[in-house]
Amino acid sequence: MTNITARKLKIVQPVRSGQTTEQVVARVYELIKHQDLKPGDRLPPERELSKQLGISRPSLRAGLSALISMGVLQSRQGAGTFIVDGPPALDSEPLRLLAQLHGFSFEHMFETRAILEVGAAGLAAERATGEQLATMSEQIADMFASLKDPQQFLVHDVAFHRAVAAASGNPTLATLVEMVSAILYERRRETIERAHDFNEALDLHRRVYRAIRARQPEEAREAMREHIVRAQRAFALEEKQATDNTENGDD
Amino acid sequence: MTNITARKLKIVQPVRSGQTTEQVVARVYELIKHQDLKPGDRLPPERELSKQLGISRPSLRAGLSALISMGVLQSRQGAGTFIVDGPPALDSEPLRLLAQLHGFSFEHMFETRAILEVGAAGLAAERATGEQLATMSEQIADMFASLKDPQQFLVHDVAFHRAVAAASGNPTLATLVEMVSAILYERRRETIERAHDFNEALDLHRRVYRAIRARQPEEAREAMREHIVRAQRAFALEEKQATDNTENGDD
DNA sequence: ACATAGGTATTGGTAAAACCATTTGATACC
DNA sequence: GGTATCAAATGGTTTTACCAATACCTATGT
Repeated sequence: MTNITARKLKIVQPVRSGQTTEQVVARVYELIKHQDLKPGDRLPPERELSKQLGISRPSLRAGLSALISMGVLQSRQGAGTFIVDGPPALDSEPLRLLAQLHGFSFEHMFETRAILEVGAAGLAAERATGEQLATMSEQIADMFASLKDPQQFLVHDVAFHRAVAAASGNPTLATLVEMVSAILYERRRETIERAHDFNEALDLHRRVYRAIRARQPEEAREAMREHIVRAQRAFALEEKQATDNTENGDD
Repeated sequence: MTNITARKLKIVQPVRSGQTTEQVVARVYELIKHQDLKPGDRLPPERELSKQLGISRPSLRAGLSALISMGVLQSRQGAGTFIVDGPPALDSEPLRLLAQLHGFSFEHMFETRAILEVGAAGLAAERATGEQLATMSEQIADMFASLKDPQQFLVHDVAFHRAVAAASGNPTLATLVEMVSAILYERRRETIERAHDFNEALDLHRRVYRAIRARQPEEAREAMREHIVRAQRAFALEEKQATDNTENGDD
């Protein structure tokens, strides 16, 4: 029966690769789990830690390297290795690579971003604190002041969306929003110079903000949905212009 | 008074400006970007690749280790290192660690999962192919057959949700769904034995399926929302029982 | 007494060589 | 022709050594 090939049995359980790497990750995980380590704390020196785990230093470093690439650890030569401090964040590099590898389209990413941020906006309308509302408002004010400076406008645009995500009160959601947005943001920086008018985007930002402040989840969701749909269109237009006149990017 | 003169005479080959790990990741990224590497392809042997990049093998391996932990590469001793084949997937380990580190609650994860899967259900109702519908239906049938076997029921439960995510036609979204669900799934496996009745869950699954098949996005979204809310309640209940009688897990 | 400069120990970063374990494939034997 | 065995290829791990940056301590001068 050769038609077995139709169903690929990709069950890969005996992946011995990373046996020690796994061990390192598991060990650090245990340390964190038992509250022996908190954000900002320093890990034992590599030479000592490798002894504790009974593995060589290069092997230990392979594991630490993986954790660093996950964004969980951070090393400073001469100082030590630390648990990353600051707001929780996932590195977007893995998603970027995966997208590149499988040819994810930007349309799909925008769609995903819309789902995440629409949800975040709805939750923010229910939970946003006064301080979070103030942060959003400030970013909108800064957008007003940056109408003539695309790059600067984009900075405050991203900051506003970050504030909304944070105001959702859901760190898991906020983390995913950040991860997806980071990829689109980097791309957008290259094309935003071709945008002509930010007034529409600004208006929609204000509409989102007003809805959140008024504690109207549905309106906040609808405004955010509208905003991202239009942002996607603007992005697609800029991309098209970039294709049309590859060299003529100054006007 | 330049006290640095004595020490620095031996510098012949200044290290590339950045970290070597970054360099490796960037290099592989370039290979993928230029389509020199596709899923399933094999990378050059480590000894050769380290020469090409002008770095030592341990340093190269640190970078590869990072890529493996990202889920982009996979190594098989004696065979080689390959670009991961199969459906796109992000390792959920980073999110798990981040959640543990910052104390993300399961409530928040369920909330995030709800946002993602409700969105996916809506899209699936618009785009699901016949084959994808068939897969969902099969999983529901298997759930019927597994009403007396919690672990088996859970397997088909997860498979159903995976099918819905795939039917959204959005690989980015499907990847995030997988990542979040994987964490909740592992936890659920430990507690599901305490569940008493799967009929309600099964009914809601069928309702989701019927809505998708009938091409009714709003109904699909509502059904999925309802389902996940109830699943969260069931999960919370099982967790509570686990706390009440810690040892009495056999009945 | 205090502040600052410099040196030293600590610690992460990189490298090289050697050996082990597994896989693959070729070859020899049945 | 099939099967078993061995060898080469390749990832996995360890040991050792040295480089580089940081932190801390000490000495010196004001």
